[in-house]
Amino acid sequence: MTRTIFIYGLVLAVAVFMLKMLEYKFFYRQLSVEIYIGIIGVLFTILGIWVGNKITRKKKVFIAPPVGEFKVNERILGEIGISKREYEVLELMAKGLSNQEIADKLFVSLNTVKTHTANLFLKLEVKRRTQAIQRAKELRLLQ
Amino acid sequence: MTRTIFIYGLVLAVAVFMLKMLEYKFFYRQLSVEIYIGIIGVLFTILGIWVGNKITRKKKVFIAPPVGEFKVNERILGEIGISKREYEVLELMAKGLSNQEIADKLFVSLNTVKTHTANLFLKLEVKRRTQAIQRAKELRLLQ
DNA sequence: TAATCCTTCACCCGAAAGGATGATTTGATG
DNA sequence: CATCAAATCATCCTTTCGGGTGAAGGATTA
Repeated sequence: MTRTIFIYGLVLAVAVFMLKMLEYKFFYRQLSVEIYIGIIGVLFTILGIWVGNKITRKKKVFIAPPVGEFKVNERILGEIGISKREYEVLELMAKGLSNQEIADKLFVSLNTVKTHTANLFLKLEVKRRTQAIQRAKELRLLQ
Repeated sequence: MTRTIFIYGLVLAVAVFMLKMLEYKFFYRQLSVEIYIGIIGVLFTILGIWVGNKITRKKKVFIAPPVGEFKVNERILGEIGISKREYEVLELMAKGLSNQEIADKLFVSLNTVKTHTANLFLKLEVKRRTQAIQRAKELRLLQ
C-alpha cells in the first residue's frame, strides 16, 4: 500500500516533468491546447486506472444458499440449563457479533452480555466463543 | 460494457467542457499553468479510478447448493487467493483454537499466526474470527 | 534479472474478550 | 412469606485479538 503510494508519487513526478517538456514544445511549436489537454487527460486516466486497480482489488461477491431445515434440541437445552436470555446471546454470538453489538441489539449493558457469555462458557464447558459456537452446533442448539 | 464506454464518453465530454470553462478563466484571470495542469490531472485521475472500478467490477457469484458429502470449493479458495498456510490457520481457527495454540501446533510464532489471520480477515472480508469461520463455511471452504 | 507472492517474524497500540466476584431487582414457587 | 433462579449491572484485572507497519528470505514467474 505504502509502496503503491510511493510509486504513484514517482509516476506523478515523472508525468509532471514530461508535461513540462510538452509545455515547452507547446509554446514553441504551436501545438494546440486541445491536443495538450488530450495528452494530459489520457496520461492521467491511465494512471488513474492503474492506481484504482492497485488500491481497490477486483473482487467477486460470493453468495451461498441457505441450507435445509433445523430443529432446536430443546431437551439438551433444558438439560444443560441454558436460559432464554443466554440462548439469545448464544445465537447472536454465533452470527459473529461482538459482545458490544449483542448488548446494543438486546438493549442491555456490555457487562450483562459478558455475564451471559461467561455462564454459557461454563454450561457448554468451553473457554472461547468460537468453541461455544462449535459446541452448540454439535449439540444441535444452533444450526 | 457498452454502457460503461458510453458513460465514459459522456463524462469525458463534460470534463472537456469544464476544462474549456477553466481554460477561459485560465486566460482571463491568470491562473498559473501548474494549477491548470494539476486540476486536469486530478480530474482525469479520479475519472481513471472510476472507470477502472467500472471495468473490473465486482460481480455476484452464486455458489451451488450442497449435494451429498462435503467437498472443499477449491475454485473459490483460489479465486479469493487463500494460501496453503492461511488455510491451515483457518482450519485450526474453526476448531476453536486461540492464536497461541495455532502457533504451537504449526510450530511458528504467535506473530506469524496473527499475520495469517489478518490476511484471512481481509480476504474473507470479515472483522472477527467468528465471522471468518462462518463465512468460510458459507463459501464451502470448511465443513 | 526484476517483480511478485508466500512465509516468517517483530513491535506497538488499542479494542475486545474473558475470569472472578459481588450486588440488586424481579418473578415464580414451595 | 421466604427462597431461588434469572436478569441486570458493576469493578478490577489479565489475556487475547486485531490493525498497522515494516522487513527479510525463498520460490516463482514474467
